[in-house]
Amino acid sequence: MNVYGRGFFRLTYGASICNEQLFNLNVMKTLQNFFDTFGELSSDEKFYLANQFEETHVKKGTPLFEEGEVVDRIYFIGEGILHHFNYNDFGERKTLDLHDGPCFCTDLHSFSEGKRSEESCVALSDSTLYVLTKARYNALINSNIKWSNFVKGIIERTLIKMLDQVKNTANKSLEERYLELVRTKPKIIQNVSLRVIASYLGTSRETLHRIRRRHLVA
Amino acid sequence: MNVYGRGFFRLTYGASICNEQLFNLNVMKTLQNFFDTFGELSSDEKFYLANQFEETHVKKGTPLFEEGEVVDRIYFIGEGILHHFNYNDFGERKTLDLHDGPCFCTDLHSFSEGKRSEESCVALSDSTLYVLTKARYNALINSNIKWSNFVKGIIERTLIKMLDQVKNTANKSLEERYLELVRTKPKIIQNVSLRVIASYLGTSRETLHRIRRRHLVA
DNA sequence: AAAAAACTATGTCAAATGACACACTAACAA
DNA sequence: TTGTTAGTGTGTCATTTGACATAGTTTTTT
Repeated sequence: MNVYGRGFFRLTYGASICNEQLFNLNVMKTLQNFFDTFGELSSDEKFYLANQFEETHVKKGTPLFEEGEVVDRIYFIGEGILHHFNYNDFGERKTLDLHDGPCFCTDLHSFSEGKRSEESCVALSDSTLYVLTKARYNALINSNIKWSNFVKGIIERTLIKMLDQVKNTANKSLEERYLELVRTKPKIIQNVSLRVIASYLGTSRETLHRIRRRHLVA
Repeated sequence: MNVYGRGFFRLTYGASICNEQLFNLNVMKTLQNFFDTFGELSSDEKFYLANQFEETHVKKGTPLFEEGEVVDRIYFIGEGILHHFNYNDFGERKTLDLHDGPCFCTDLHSFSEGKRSEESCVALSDSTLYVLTKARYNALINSNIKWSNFVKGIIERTLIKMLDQVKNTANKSLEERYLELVRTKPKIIQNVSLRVIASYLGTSRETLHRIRRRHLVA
């Protein structure tokens, strides 16, 4: 049994795809809107790109990938929250990220270099995901310089976001970061347990509880 | 004084024409060796790519870029240590990274989106740098799918390194991370002041001093 | 060489934190 | 419904940390 306890089942591919037409429309809505934030693609191009992904719906508790596995796919989270974590040398579960859609999610190290992952990822809410396989990804970036640069742009933006997060951690106190989370990611506060949020912020559940209490009184 | 500060000089093509051969050989040594770690380029390609960069030598204390400036270049550090930092809301200087060549260094947010930088970067030792301008960078990634994917690979690897660093911080104690630094980056330990290393590790100079003392006795 | 500036070592002390402990609550499976 | 498991709220206590203060050292500037 996995760490999330009973009632958790593995994602089966294809189970959710019943209507090709509807599928394309759904993919259009979330994925294509996201592509728009890069402001470079025509309608046809966005449509083509979105159709490289396969839509799937998963229930809370479903693992997307697990330690030991080679992650050969990229997830785009349309809607939902994913818990990305690993275990340290003392067997403690440490949160690496809380993905709050719309955004991408994978173990890049495993995906890019074909290594076995040391990380796991589990849905913390019912989620709508779009899966891009490595085969399709490779075909895409090698087909055309436009796609190559588009993907480069996505990776670049992810890196910028990451650098920004590191800067934020360096510059702000735990309490400031918690309050910022409350302000900017209410979905995470509402759907994720205190101990996971604590581990995401790099502290203990007791300390986060103290911060929370301080702000309930005030 | 120019934006690079005192003691900084640019090696112009005019200046390098007097010894084109030697210049190319130098660029070859460090940059091309680095490209090899990606294992995808022919000799001619590596030579071509290396020559997109301009070599320059800076003295300890030279600023490479500063807060308020638009960073329109990427540095490749052949040899040397760079201090990448910013100031938080309390005016405290916080270290974002200590770059230990060979590696790339820029403010990606500023470079990529043309925004004014909130960060600064200063050489902590005499350094050999190779500068790639944004104009040349853009020309490169738009010229050929091979270059586009090559650059994508560099950004991707930088992101993987970053993710790894975040994972490391989440999973290890301050003391473990300090000892790892001693083991893996002796140049940083030897050349960087205690307070900057402390800020790089996210702690105070007093606490780092205590760790250091514990390990002198033992 | 002298003066100034930056840095390190170290002690004290108050505040923050994590480790435990335990009661209580919520979610869930049988 | 009932037992089990995960999770929260909260107190105590020992440890760690950061803030200050200060003396000594190193580096840089003049």
